[in-house]
Amino acid sequence: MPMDAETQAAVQDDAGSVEQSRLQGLLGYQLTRAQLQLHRRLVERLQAVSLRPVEYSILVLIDSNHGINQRQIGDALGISPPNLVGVITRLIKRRLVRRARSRQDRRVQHLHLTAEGARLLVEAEGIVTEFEQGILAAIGDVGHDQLERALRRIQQL
Amino acid sequence: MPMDAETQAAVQDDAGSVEQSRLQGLLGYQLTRAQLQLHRRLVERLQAVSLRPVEYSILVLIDSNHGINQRQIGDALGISPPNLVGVITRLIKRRLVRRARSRQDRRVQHLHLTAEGARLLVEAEGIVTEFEQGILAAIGDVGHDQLERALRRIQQL
DNA sequence: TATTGTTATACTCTATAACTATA
DNA sequence: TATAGTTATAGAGTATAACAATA
Repeated sequence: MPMDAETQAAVQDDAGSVEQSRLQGLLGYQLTRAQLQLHRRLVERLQAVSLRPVEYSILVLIDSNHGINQRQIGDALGISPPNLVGVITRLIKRRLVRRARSRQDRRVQHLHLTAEGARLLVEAEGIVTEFEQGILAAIGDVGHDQLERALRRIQQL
Repeated sequence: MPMDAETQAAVQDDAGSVEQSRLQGLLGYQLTRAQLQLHRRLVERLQAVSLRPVEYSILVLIDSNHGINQRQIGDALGISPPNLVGVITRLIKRRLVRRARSRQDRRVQHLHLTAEGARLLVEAEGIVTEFEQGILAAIGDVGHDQLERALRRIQQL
C-alpha cells in the first residue's frame, strides 16, 4: 500500500528523517549531547536529597578537605568567587555546612560539614554510586577505562 | 632546606593540594569537565567566523536538509521553539539564512542557506575539522572509536 | 600591594505559559 | 483540535568590576 501525500509529508517532517550525520560524526557534538543527558538524569536523581550536582560536589570536597575555604573550592570546581557565594550561603542556611573564621588569617573562612550535612552526603553518595554503576553497566569495564583515559586527555588539551 | 611556615601555608592553599579523588573517580564529573573544556576551546576558535557552536550546528543542519523548518531543527538539537527564534532571527539578520513560507502549509517556514551562509559554513567547517583533528591527535584512533561508542551508549541511557 | 570574600550587575542558556495563524 | 512559530517572562549558570577586611 503506497503512502498518501499526507503520510509522506508527516514522515519527512519527523525528526528522525533529518540528516544529522555531519554533526553526529563530531566528537565535540557527541560529548555535549552525552554530558547533557547524564547531567539531566543526575539532577533528577539528586532531587531525592534536594541537592544539585554542584552542591553534591561541594559537600564531597568539604568532607575530603576539612576546613577548606571558598577560594579552594572555586579553584577546584572552576567556579568564580562571586558565583560561589550564593551556593555556599544556601548550604549554610540549610545547616549542611558551617563556616569558621580562621584565627591565623582572619580573611579566610574554613568550611566544615554539620552532622546533618554529613548524613545527607552519605545518602547522596548512595544515589551517585548507583548512578555511576548504571553508566558502567551501559558501557562496560573496558569502555569505562577507555572513556576515563580519553576524557583526561581531552581536559589536558 | 625546610619550608618556612609561609611557604607551607601557600602550598596547602594550592588548588593542587585539595583532595579531589572522590570527584575525579566519577565519570559524570570527568565528562562534564571535558565537555566544558572542549566547548570553550571551540567557542574561541569559532569566533574567527563570528559563530557560536549552536549556530554552526544549525548551518550544518540547513545545508544537509534544504528547506528544513524550525521545529525539525529544535527536535534535532534539543532546543525549544521559543529559544530557537532568537538564534534563527540573528542568522537571518546576518544574511546567512533565508526563510521561505511553505505553499503547501502556510504555517511552515522552510530555511535555506544564502550564498554568504554557504561560504561562511565552508570556512567554519575548516575550523571545526581542524579542531576535531586536535582531539583525535590527543586521544588516538582507538581512543576515538571507544569514546564514540561510549558516548552513544550514554545517550541511550 | 595582594588576597579572601562580598555585592552588584549583566549576559547567556534554558524552561514555560499564552498567543497567532494556519491546518 | 492540533501544529508551526512567536512573544513574554522567569530561572539557572556564568562573567566582570568594584568594594571591605585583612595580610
